[in-house]
Amino acid sequence: MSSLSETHEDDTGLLNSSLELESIDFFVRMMSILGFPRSVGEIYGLLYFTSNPLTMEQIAKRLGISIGSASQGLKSLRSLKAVRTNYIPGDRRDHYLAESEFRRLFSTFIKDEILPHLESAKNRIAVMEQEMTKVEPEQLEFLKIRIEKLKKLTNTSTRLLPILTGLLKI
Amino acid sequence: MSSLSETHEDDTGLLNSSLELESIDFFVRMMSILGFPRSVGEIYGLLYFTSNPLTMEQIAKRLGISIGSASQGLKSLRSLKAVRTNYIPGDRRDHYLAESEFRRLFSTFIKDEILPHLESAKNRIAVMEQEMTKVEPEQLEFLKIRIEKLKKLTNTSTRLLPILTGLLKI
DNA sequence: GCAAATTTTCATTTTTTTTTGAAACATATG
DNA sequence: CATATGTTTCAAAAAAAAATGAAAATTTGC
Repeated sequence: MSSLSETHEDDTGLLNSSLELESIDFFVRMMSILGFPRSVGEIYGLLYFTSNPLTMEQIAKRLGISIGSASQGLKSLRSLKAVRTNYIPGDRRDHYLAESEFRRLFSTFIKDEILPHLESAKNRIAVMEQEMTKVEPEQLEFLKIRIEKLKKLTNTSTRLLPILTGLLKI
Repeated sequence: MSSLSETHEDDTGLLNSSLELESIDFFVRMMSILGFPRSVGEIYGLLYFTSNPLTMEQIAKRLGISIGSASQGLKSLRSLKAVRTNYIPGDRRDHYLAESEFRRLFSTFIKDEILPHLESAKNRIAVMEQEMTKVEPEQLEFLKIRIEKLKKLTNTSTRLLPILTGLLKI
């Protein structure tokens, strides 16, 4: 309960610089476009402008979120490869740093979050093609064309998306 | 209350063909990736495999959703240019058709939903650059690099996204 | 192998988003 | 211009998503 456990400089909690606040705001919005909850954006936004690694407890305190949220948020960010942990000798806690190469981040996102959807979409289109045959012949031509468009959409997306990340030189 | 109001074939409501069900499922998922509510995906999924235009009431009945949801959903789809209305002589109701050119759909989405975010992101970065100067000089180099990356990210995205839709030949 | 420190998990609570339904609004028609 | 028809709006209800907090699990040092 005393200040014994504070090994380093400022664990003061809350109150961030305005640069940090801007950054958090920025990434909360960006992450929410990608479908991630607020807390994930907050954590990444905090780490993005922090040069020395932070522990989970420090992150939670600074942002005023629960340790449970921090744990879950960091889990998402780890699986996105948007953060990595640094080993610090003589400290068993994990120390987190932002991964600042957006290319890698997006590439993981596309591989893990988008392409699997596209694959299952293709399966669903295959089912549609079978269902289609059970329909009045006069409708058939119309349905064929629409299904063809779905196929083109999923195929083009599958080819295009991975290329996209390659064009990001950051 | 009688069958008088039914002017056309089947207004039976609910119960769709399995092709329709597959289509609805497909677009509910796809639209939810783009951040649209379930009802929007349902409506588009229903219209996508329907060759003759449907009224709002028919759509709501078939999907088992309220007229309010249908109205709001169609409003979103209209502003996305994902549906259009057909004039049918002697009928004052709007009759809706799916717009099946995905290129146009995505182009509107990027223009209306993504690019504005990128613009306000650029403003926020400008604010960061000003805040940056108020920081200890030893941190400065680190911060400069990070801000530079944000700039590249937003600039590249602004250039790349519109090109992307051009590559969709559907 | 025990105890302390750290992290994860998950049932519950809180917050946010979506849907509903009814009233307000708009518009065409006799 | 009054009424019937069709559509939108929006407060309230319902559903879905996210955050909390405490218990469980894991890890490490002694």
